[in-house]
Amino acid sequence: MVTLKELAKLLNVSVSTVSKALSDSSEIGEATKKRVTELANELNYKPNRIAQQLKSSETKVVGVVVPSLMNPFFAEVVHGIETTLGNHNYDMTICISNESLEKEQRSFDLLSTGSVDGFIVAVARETQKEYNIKHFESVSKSTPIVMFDRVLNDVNCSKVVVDDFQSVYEAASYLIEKEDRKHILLISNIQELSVGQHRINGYKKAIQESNLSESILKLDGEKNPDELILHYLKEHKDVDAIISIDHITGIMALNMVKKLNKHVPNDISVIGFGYADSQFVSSPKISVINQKGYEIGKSSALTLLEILSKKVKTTYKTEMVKSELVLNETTKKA
Amino acid sequence: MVTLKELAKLLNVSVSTVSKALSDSSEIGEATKKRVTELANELNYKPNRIAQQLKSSETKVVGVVVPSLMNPFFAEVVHGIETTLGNHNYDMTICISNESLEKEQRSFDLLSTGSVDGFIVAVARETQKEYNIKHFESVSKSTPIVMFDRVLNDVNCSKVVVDDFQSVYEAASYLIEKEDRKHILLISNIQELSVGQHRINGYKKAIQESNLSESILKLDGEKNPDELILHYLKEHKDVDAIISIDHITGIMALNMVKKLNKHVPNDISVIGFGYADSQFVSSPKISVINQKGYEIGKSSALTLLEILSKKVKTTYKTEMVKSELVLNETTKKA
DNA sequence: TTGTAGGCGTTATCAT
DNA sequence: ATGATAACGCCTACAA
Repeated sequence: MVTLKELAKLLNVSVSTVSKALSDSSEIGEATKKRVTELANELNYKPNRIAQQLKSSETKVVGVVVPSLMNPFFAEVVHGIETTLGNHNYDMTICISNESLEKEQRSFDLLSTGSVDGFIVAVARETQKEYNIKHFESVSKSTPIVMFDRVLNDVNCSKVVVDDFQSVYEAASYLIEKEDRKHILLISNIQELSVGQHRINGYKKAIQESNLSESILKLDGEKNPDELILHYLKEHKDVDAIISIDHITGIMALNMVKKLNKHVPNDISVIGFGYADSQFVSSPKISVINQKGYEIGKSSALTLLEILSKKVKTTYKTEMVKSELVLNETTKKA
Repeated sequence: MVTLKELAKLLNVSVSTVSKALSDSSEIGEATKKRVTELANELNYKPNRIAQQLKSSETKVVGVVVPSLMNPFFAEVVHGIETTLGNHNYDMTICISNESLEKEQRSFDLLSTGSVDGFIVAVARETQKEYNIKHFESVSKSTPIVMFDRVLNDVNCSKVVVDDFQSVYEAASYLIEKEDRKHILLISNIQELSVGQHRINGYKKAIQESNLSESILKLDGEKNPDELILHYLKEHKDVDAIISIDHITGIMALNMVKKLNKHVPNDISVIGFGYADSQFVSSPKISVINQKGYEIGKSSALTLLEILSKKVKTTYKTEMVKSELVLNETTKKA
C-alpha cells in the first residue's frame, strides 16, 4: 500500500502538500499538482479508507442484520438496500442472525464499535419471541437503527413495515366478492411472528365481515407440510379457495390441489405470498401478494441515509410499503 | 463513544495504564485493574475498531463480491461464508455485481483500499464474457483473492470449483444405465457461463459413450421458457428423461411434463440442479444435482482464512467440492 | 507499577 | 505556494 508519506519522500515535498495537491486544493501550484498526480497515478495511490474513517469518524458503511439470506424475501430486501446504498457511496456489512437472539446481539456488539454509521435490521424470531430489546436500546443511543418487516414496537427508531393486515384482508375480500368463494382456507407457516399474526388478522376480518367461517391450517414446525395440506383438503372437500401467507406453502398447496385433480382456479383459487419470480416455479402461474422486497430495502436505506445526513436527532417515523395483489393464473380473471 | 482518554481522565491515570489494565497486562496492579475495568463496564467502553484496524493494519473483514443474492445458490454460499467467517471473528462486506463488469470493478476498487483483508468472489457474467481480468490482477498483488464457482483460469489465486462436468456426466449416466433412458433432453439456461459449458460437456460425454443422440434446448434470454419447453416436448414425444442444468427450468420442465399428462417418473424422469429445499416447491419432489452451496462457501472462507493466517505468500490451490445426486420422486428408485 | 512518546495514514489548521 | 504540527483512538516499546 503506497501512502502519502512515500509519495512525499519521492517527490521531495511535504505530506501535506501531497494531500492538498491530490484534493485539488487551490493552495497548490499547478506544476506541483501535475507532478504529484502523475506519480500518484503511476504508483496507483489510493487513500487508505481506514485512516480516513478514523479521521472523519464516519465509515460510510451500514450494518445489515437479517435472519437469513436464503429466504428470498430477505434476499430481495438486501438487494434493494445494497443498490440504494451504493448509489450514495455507502458499503454494507451483512450479519446473519439465523433467527438467534444471541447471534444478533453479538453482531450489534461487534459493529456498534465504530465499524458502521448505522444499522438496518429485521429482528430474529427468537428476539421477537423473547422480546429482548436491550441491545437495540443501548446501540440506538449512539447509532441510528432502521427496522424493517420484523419490527419491535417498543424500540424507538424508524421503521419500514409491510401492510400485512391490509394485504391479506384485500386478498380474502377479493376472493369473497369477485369470485364468490365460500370456504377460504388460510395456510400459515409463520403464525408466531408478528407479521404472521397481522396477516391472519386481516384474513379473519374479511371472513367475519362476510359471515363466513374461518379455516386456518398452521404448519409451523411440522415435518410434512405438504401431506398435512393434502390431508386437510381431503377432509374438507368444500374448500374453494386457499390463501397462503408465506411463499413455499402457497406453491405446495397449489401442487396438492392439482394432485387431487381439482382444477385451479375453477374448483379452487390459490393466492400465495410471493416475490418477483414466484410464478416461474409454478404451473399454472400462481397469483400472489407481492411484498415488494426491493422497495422495502430501498426505503429502509433511504430512511437511514436521511438520518445520517442530518447532524441533529431526527424524529422517528414508521413507513408502510404497500403490497400488491398480483392476479395470475390461479385466480379467475376479474 | 467513550475512549481510553476519557477513562484515563476520569480515573486520573494515563491512557496507557488504562489500555494495559483492560488487556489484563501483568504490569498493572490489581487495585488499578479493578478500578479501570469497573469504570469501563459502567460506561460500556468498547475499543474503537477503526482505530485498532489502523494500528494493526488488519481489518478482520472479508469482501464478498457476488453476482446476485436472489439466486439461491449464491445465497447459500454466502450463508456458508458468513458462518465460517463468524467462527473466526471475521466480518463480511458484501457487494453485488449484478453481473456487471463495471460494478464489480468499482467494488474491488473501493474495498481494496484497506477496507478488507481479502476477497471472495464469483465473477460476473459480463466479466467472464469479456474476459477482463485487470482488476483482479492488480488487487491480488496486495490482497488475497479466492474465487468460487465462476472462476477465471488466468487469474493467479486460490479457487473453489464445483464438479460441473462430472456431476452432469454422472446424472446422465445414471439415467442411461439404471433407467435405460434413450432420449435425454438437456435444458440449459446458462450456456454462456463457463459452468454451463462444463455441465453441457458432461452431458455430451455420457450421451456419446452410449451412442445416443444429443438434444439440447437453450433458453438463455428467451421470454417464455415454459412455453418453449412445452413446445419442444410436444414436437419430440419420445423424450423420456430431462436434465436441467439450473434450478428454475428444472421445476418448469417438471410442470410442463405434468401438463402433458405424462407420468413422472414412469414416462419421463426429471433431474434438476438444486439446493437444500428445491423439493418443497415441486410435486412430485424433484431429483436434483445438489451443489452444496454451504460447503462451497465454507471451503472458500477457510481457504482465505488460511492464506490470511500466514504471513508468507502461499501457493495457490484449486479445490473441488463434489455435488451430490439426490434421487427423489422424479426418478425411479434405484 | 505507572507514565511518556511515537506512530498507524489522513486531513485540517496554522505558520512560513 | 509550501511546510510543520496536531489530532482521530489505539497500542506498545521504552523510560521513570
